[in-house]
Amino acid sequence: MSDLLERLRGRGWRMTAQRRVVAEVLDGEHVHLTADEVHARAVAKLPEISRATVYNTLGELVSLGEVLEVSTDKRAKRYDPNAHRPHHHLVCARCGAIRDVHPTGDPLADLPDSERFGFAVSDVEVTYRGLCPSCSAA
Amino acid sequence: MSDLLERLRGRGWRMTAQRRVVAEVLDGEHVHLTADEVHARAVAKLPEISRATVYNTLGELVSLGEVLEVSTDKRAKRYDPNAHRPHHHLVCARCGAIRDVHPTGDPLADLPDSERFGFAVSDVEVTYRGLCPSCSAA
DNA sequence: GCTTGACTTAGACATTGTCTATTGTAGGAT
DNA sequence: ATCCTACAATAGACAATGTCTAAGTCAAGC
Repeated sequence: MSDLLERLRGRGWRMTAQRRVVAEVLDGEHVHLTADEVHARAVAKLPEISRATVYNTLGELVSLGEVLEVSTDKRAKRYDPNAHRPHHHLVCARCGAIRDVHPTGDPLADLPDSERFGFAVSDVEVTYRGLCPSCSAA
Repeated sequence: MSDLLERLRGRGWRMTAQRRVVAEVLDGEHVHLTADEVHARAVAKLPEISRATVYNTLGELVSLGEVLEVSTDKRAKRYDPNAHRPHHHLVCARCGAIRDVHPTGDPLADLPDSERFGFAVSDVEVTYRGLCPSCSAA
């Protein structure tokens, strides 16, 4: 994760204790924390960090493309630090558990056992993102 | 849409003015309203309908599989009445506009022009939904 | 070690969604 | 046709998540 800090410094980020802590919290595979969970873990390391700073920092990391925002059907957005490795998500419809998956080939085909983590998959949803004609004109 | 009302009656739904209004609002192609928008349009037709009823009715329609919940990265969930025709979504990253698309073949390939609605697509996201091992055991 | 503008803070505010106690009513029973 | 009753709707409090502002703080360049 220190390479992340390096990259951020290279982009002109002022390196503060708060930002370091948020970056540390967002480390690992299959990490998909809500903003509140990030805040709770950050507070454990740096008690005076505020909610606003966590939201700001997460938003900045997302704009820089270092972290992905994941919208499952749960209420809160989740933040996925694994932005540099393209992958998809496997979500439990009941408890909301999330795993990263890296299927090859047609994503609409069944997930291979090795990527299924024991889930019973019932549905696949594809979202294309981009700019609509009027927004790309502006 | 009246076939929807028939189906609901067949499932033992008590047919109230409020439910009829919500069903009417959710009609058409490329309809992806937030709960609040549904409420606003419902109020135009039936001024005394309450927010709670709209939320309840939407939730029931989703459980029955008549309406899909769509989580784009916008704040509020959106409701898509086109549940019986499998399709995916094209979302504008800036203004949040949503279109339904029906690509054939590999969804990771480029969308054909006929399905692109003039969007500049920059990203594809795939979400698999199902039950995790502990939830399917229970 | 100063200075300065970017960063952080606390907490009010806004938005979205849920719950409860009460009142109303659809539709079957009579 | 009218009455009953369980299901549905209502208002509004509450909860969860996210945004904004005004004032104080500090990293980094000089």
